[in-house]
Amino acid sequence: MSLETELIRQRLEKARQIEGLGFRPYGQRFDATHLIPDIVAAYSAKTAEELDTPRVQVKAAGRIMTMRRMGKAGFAHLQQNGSRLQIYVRKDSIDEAGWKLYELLDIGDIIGFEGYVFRTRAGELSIHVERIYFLSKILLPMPEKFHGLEDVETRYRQRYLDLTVSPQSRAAFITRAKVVSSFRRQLEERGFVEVETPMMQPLYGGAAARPFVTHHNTLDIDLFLRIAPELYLKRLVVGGLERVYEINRNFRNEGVSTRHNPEFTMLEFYQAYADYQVLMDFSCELLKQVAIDAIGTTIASYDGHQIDFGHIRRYTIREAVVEFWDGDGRPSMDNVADPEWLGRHSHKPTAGEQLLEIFERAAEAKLIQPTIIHQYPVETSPLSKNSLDDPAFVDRFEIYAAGMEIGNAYTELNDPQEQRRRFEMQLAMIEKGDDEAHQMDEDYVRALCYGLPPTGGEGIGIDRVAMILTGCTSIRDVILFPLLRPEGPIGIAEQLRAFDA
RNA sequence: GGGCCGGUAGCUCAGUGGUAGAGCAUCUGACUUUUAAUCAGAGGGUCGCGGGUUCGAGCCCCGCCCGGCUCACCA
Repeated sequence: MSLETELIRQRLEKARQIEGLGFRPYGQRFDATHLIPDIVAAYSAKTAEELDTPRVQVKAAGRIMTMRRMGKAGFAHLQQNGSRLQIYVRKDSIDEAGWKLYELLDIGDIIGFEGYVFRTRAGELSIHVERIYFLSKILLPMPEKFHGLEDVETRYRQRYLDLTVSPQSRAAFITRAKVVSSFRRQLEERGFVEVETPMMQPLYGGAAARPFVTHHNTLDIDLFLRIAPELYLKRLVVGGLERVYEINRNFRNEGVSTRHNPEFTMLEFYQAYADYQVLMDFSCELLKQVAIDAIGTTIASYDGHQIDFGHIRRYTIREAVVEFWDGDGRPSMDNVADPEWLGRHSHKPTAGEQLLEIFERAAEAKLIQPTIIHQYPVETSPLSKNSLDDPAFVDRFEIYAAGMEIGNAYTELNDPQEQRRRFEMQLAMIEKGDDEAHQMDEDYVRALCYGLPPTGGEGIGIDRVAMILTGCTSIRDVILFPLLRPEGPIGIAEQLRAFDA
């Protein structure tokens, strides 16, 4: 018999014995008077004398993380909501069934307890237990108490274990949740309405990416998982929802890396009567406050850098190429506006695509501190409004931090005739083999024909903001269940079946 | 998809061709303020999978699976 099977056998036997003592191995509702983190917060500063007069009674629950048995007494650390509290159980302080139950406990079991708060000889805040409740039996062994779970693959596949034993992992996901709620609260305060638009779309659009395809059986149609919600959100602005936002998943059928997961979370928001200049200022406020709400400061520690969201610098894309150029041949501002120079430094077909590629190569990785890059070429921005002073460019900006794009915003193109031309320009790119160029979306053009007010729109990559604020250099560390290949047979059902009387 | 690295007990890891190991965890015993508790003993392994070389393979060679990093693509 393998060790794992033997452990399951032992623990099922213990569960049977626990039942024999009058407890349920998978218990019932438990009405606690306290949460462990609240006990720790309330009494950590109290002296032993203060805790004795008068004694404080508590009833709480948690998972057993460590146990030290010493014959007729013992200690254990219980964990709840990421916080640990020691309990002290002695034979002459609880009834006989309770003591026998204590003797049957395993690390990982979930129990409830009642008792009084005290401080041990060594000074640790603890609970002197007077009654134990049994709430849930662990059958498989917990990871090692000291090193925890080091294997990244197991951490991703069995996130429940990672969350149980890795405080830093738990903290990252709590911080991520604060990021989301901060964005949501700030938008709500400014009158934005949260909406949900289709994730299964007959036509995909709003970004340049390859989609996932799925099929609806009874309608017998192929559908695409959305690569962006953009075109639906702007339809809503046409409909008079002047400030809308959506925080939800996008799906892009492309490479997986430390910065890319096939499904990722995007915030998109649209504000009627605004433009990209308004959004630049708004973005700075939003990100600054998100940092404060999530980590209590505007400065995030990331991969050896101190990234400060308190100030976001701004460059045009041409300025950025000049500013961040490394090594010989640094161009002048005239060079980066010169089609001949651009053509010599990139093999993309148009001057605009060349400029963007040169920017990505020369500058993107160097944009560690939060930076707004604005004035994008029209060819690479099929949904953005032309700049008044140069129709080859659009009123668009992207936000970079930690060398990654974290946001993208523009004044929305609201002229249906121009939008039609842009779609046709994209179709021509598809003809030339660009499989990420935009499709024609006639219903969207029709919506514009009813009048989209001048509007500013923006998308912010939630996962990437979460990465920076949590200091995680892999996107998988801020996604609870990142996409992995299936792991193959697990075999737990068969093991359990063997013990099912 | 390319390159590099990894997969040995439930967990964390040693093991450079000659009898598969340690710590934690588990089991038995001792121990009524311990805290990586301590002490004594015990059990636990298709060494990711499949081939090959060899008298002999965890170790060398080939293929495959899974993962990490990185490049490409992308947000």
